[in-house]
Amino acid sequence: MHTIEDGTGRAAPPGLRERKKRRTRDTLIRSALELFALKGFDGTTVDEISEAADVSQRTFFRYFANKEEVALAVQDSVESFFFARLRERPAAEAPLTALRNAVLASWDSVGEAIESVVPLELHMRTYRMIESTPQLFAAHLHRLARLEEELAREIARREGLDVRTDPRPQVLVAAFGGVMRVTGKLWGERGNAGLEELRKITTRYLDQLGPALAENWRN
Amino acid sequence: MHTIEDGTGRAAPPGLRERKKRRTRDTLIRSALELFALKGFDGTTVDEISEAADVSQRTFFRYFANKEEVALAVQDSVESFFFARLRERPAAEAPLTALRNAVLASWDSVGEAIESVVPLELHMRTYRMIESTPQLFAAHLHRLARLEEELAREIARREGLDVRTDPRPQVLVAAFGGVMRVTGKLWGERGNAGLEELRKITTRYLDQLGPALAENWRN
DNA sequence: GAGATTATGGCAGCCTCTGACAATTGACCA
DNA sequence: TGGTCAATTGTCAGAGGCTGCCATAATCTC
Repeated sequence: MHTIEDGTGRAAPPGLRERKKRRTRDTLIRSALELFALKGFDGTTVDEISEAADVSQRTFFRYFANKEEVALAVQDSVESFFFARLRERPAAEAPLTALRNAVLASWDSVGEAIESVVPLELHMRTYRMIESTPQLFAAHLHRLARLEEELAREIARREGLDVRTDPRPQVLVAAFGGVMRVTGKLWGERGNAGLEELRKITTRYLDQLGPALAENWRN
Repeated sequence: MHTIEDGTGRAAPPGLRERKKRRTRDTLIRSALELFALKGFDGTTVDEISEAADVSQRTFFRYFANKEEVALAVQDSVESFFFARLRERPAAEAPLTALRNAVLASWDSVGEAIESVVPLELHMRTYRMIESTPQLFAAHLHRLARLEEELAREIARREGLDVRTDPRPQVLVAAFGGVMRVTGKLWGERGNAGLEELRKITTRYLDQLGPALAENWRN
């Protein structure tokens, strides 16, 4: 959201103050993720992160509302990135198709966007940590829920519907989001699979959405 | 899970010690929910809850791992209750039908089960608080995610499938769970709607699952 | 009733997070 | 260039969540 260019492409002239802030923020993220990878989320204190980034603890909390937030910062950017891809889908595409294409499209280029903040490998380790740390996983789900609200609004906008009266956008997004969570979880369990692997799992599981809702599975 | 009889109907002979523990636990829950309703979740300290229940703070943390847990205790029971209803569905029912009937069935009788611990009205207030308190909502979503894993296993068992090879149980449950979250949210926003209202929203939204996945919405 | 278990209370202490105030630093203009 | 204003940071104090440890008190078992 803050540190990853989402592809909108508009460049603003950043003053020294802005650049410094961004640098501090990125340093905090990097320091945190490295420490987390080394000693785990609970095993790392905010004091340690602050010290590694060479700022006071108080400053840490001015950049991140809580310890979870720094752990989810990159993931958060990834989700904004995906959302930006959705907006780019042509209006002619059906809702579910647009969602599907947006995920696949985002994985084509999100890798480099991540690298601009932390090494991809470190982010993947972090992702696995999120899935396996209850407190982080809970916060992650919460963010996804908020993302889904945005998605529903965007789908409704595309189709010219009112989210308050037509349930379909929310229902579609809920189903879609559910599948994405399952695939994310599977991917995380896969240990060290790459983005191609993730792509495979996703298409496979999305393809099962129709069949899964069918009345009779025993055919 | 602990305080609500889930309908399995097995009666064990509880000694004085067990009864006392259960009473303490229930008192803690009631005290907590009342204070939460009065002063909000963040505005209530564990010390206050403990004092209201007439135990030490240390004892509180022996009953609940953290402050969130006591807020979600009743909701947790409700979910176990639903799960028990799912197990009772006849094997002939198709997966989605079984899930749907299980929710509806659980709402027929969960009211009394709740009343055995706290007034229904208080629980509904608590539910709304959960939806509107970020920290609680996150924890709630986490619990739902774990419930969905159980549901997927149960569906797979019913259909004689292996969750590891067939994606359908997980996909179905993910979609179903997503819709349930949306309905729960809507119900919470509805202010003071009763269980009948919840039932209506649920059937309405579940019915939209098929249409929402359709390729073209403009028919 | 004596001894073994188990629940509770009290306390010290770590960690997360916040408010308040002072000091520093960058932005901007005469 | 220097001076003013606004934003950023550090320091400090303190509340609140949560845990380990040990002593005490309450049940359970025989």
